[in-house]
Amino acid sequence: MSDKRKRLIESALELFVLNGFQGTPTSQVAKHAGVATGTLFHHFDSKADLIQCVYQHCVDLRAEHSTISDGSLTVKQRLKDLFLGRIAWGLSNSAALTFIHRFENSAFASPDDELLKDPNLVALIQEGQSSRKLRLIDAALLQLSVESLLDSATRFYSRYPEKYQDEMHKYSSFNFFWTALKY
Amino acid sequence: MSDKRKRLIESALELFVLNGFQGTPTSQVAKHAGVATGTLFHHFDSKADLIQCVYQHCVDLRAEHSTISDGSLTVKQRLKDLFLGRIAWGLSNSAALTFIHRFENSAFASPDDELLKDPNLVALIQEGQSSRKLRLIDAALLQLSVESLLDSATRFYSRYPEKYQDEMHKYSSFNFFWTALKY
Amino acid sequence: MSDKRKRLIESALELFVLNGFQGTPTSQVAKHAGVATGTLFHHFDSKADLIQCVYQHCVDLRAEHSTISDGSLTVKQRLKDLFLGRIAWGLSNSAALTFIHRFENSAFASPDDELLKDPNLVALIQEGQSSRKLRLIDAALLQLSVESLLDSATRFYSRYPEKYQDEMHKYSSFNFFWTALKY
Amino acid sequence: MSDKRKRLIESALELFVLNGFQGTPTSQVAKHAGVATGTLFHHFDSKADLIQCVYQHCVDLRAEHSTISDGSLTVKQRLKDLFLGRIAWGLSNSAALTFIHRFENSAFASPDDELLKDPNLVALIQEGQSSRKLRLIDAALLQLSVESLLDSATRFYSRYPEKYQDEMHKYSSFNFFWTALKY
DNA sequence: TATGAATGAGAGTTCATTCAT
DNA sequence: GATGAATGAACTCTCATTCAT
Repeated sequence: MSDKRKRLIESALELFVLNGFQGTPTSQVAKHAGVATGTLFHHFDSKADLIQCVYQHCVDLRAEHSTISDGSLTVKQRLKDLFLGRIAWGLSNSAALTFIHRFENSAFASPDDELLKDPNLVALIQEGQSSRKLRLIDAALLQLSVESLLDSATRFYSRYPEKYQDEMHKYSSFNFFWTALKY
Repeated sequence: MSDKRKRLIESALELFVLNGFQGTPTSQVAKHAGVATGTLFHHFDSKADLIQCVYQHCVDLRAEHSTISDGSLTVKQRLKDLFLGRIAWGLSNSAALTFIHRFENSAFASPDDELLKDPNLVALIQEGQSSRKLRLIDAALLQLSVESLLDSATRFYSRYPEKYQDEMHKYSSFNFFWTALKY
Repeated sequence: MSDKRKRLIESALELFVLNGFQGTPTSQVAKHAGVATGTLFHHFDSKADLIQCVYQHCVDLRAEHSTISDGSLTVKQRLKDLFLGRIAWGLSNSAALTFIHRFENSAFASPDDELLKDPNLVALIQEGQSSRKLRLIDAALLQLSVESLLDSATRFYSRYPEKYQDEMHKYSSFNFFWTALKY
Repeated sequence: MSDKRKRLIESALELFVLNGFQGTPTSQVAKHAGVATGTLFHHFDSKADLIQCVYQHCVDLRAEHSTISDGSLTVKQRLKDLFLGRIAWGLSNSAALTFIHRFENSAFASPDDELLKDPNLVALIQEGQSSRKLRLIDAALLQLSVESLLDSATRFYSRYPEKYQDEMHKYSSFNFFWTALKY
């Protein structure tokens, strides 16, 4: 990926989170990235395309940094790695996380964007249900619930970062998470 | 509240959900409500004010229709009423629900808007924890988690409305919800 | 027709003839007409619509000022009135005439614009052929030819305005025109 | 002439006729010709220069294919060859013909472009008038009229190509043309 | 000669907001 | 209170042209 394209995406992410989609003119994104206005449209079809690409970038980033640990571990251990990984990523990538939420709830998100859900997580849940380690409720509902509980925890620690230092607190949070899901 | 103001809010809700904030000019809202463009600005200071008022309207509506049943019932029963009430309201007010999500994740939402969280729910959780009916994890995390689990269930039944007819399915969903929270 | 709309059309006509369609920004038209840029788009959907309306305006103007004299005159006399009327109008409305030519040969002209041909002239030719005063060649070809001969004469006198003073010259020109058409 | 230059001119002709001057970016011309955007500007100084060159190309083409037959034939016969030749060329080169009209009526045409009128035709008319085969009206007016009648006939047969098959029809059309001009 | 990413001035158009009626 | 024509700053996007390779 060209250097200019990368800088444009990073500038867009920062500014969109700061001022919203409408509050951020493409000219400002270009200037912040140190390129000409025309260059932005050389790399992206439109502002909407830029927004979509920033979203893709954030989702890829998140997936990359919360890869589920190797399959030899127990389901519980893998969920714990995921739980802590997601929170850690959210804390050090709050802009990307905010962007994901903003985009997914905006008019820019099309139904197809469902596809961007983390496939590793989907597989883990399936495995957990098959092996009776996770509750046998409707799989789609379970997936939605897992995602939203991960989100809640991440939001929580984002808002109270001091509690993130407390290992007991995190242990207790994960315990709540696990108890909710386990068979 | 004047009739025109009401129609403006309802038109705004519908159009904002359909086309987003930026995708909906005030002129379109006015036309859809059957009033002149200038009239909108007699009732609202600005477009941002209109958006804020629509949000308030939606939150009020939701609170109104998910009043928690009287305090003599058990915590579990009241949570069940809330769980089913929220889902029912979400299914028949999907526009308002989408608007709430869209607004809360947009750049329009200020931190103060936390206050608009349902106070009845906050009180119920507090009571549940005090009387050891609900898990004793961090109260703020529990609130976030309850809200997000309610959202997950609502989103789920919005997407698969046919399952909403299945009483067993709903029972199982609530059971999952309750098991996650109970002491 | 509103005053601002009229001024916009007149400014557009003048500037489009002077600098062409691409050479004339809508902002310049608005400024020349003494209105805001937005006002132009309040009266016209787009630049293309403005161009179309200017064309309509010019065609109407030409038809208005070359109304064929009353039907009691001979076909020859009516054609003479038309011939001289068209030339006179062309000489004192050269901008409008240039605009008509420019538009009709541009990519803006759609096939439907054929309809804007002068209906009085069409009727006169038909009558002339029916009464065997005009040549009995293919009516469509005759119409095209009459139009183009009128154009030629107008272009000629526009380029050599001094000859327009010479009554003999005009007589001779009409004689050529008539001889070409008569039965 | 280099192969790329030739392809650029042909692409430009096709696209300018289809979408107009403003509707055709140079990048599109380059792509259609299968060359890089920069290459266009090695062969032409500017877009205006390209347009001018396409015009020159079309006028040359037309002159080439409507060479007036050898001087031993009568004026009438030579005019007939010209008349039929022009129509035939126009029918099989409608893009070039449309381009000529479009250019000559556009803001790109400078007065000097008069010079591009067919010199053979000018000479033929002069000879015809000298030898009293053609009407003795103002030579400039006669030239304009001949050109415009040739255009009318060409436009006519372009619009009704089926009539072009009818030899009687063509004979009658030429007869009309000749009667208009003859002494 | 050829390339095509980069440029940036400038275009058409939008739209929140005002205000005379 | 209601109207809707008018405003003009600001926006997204275009495209002729350049230049390092």
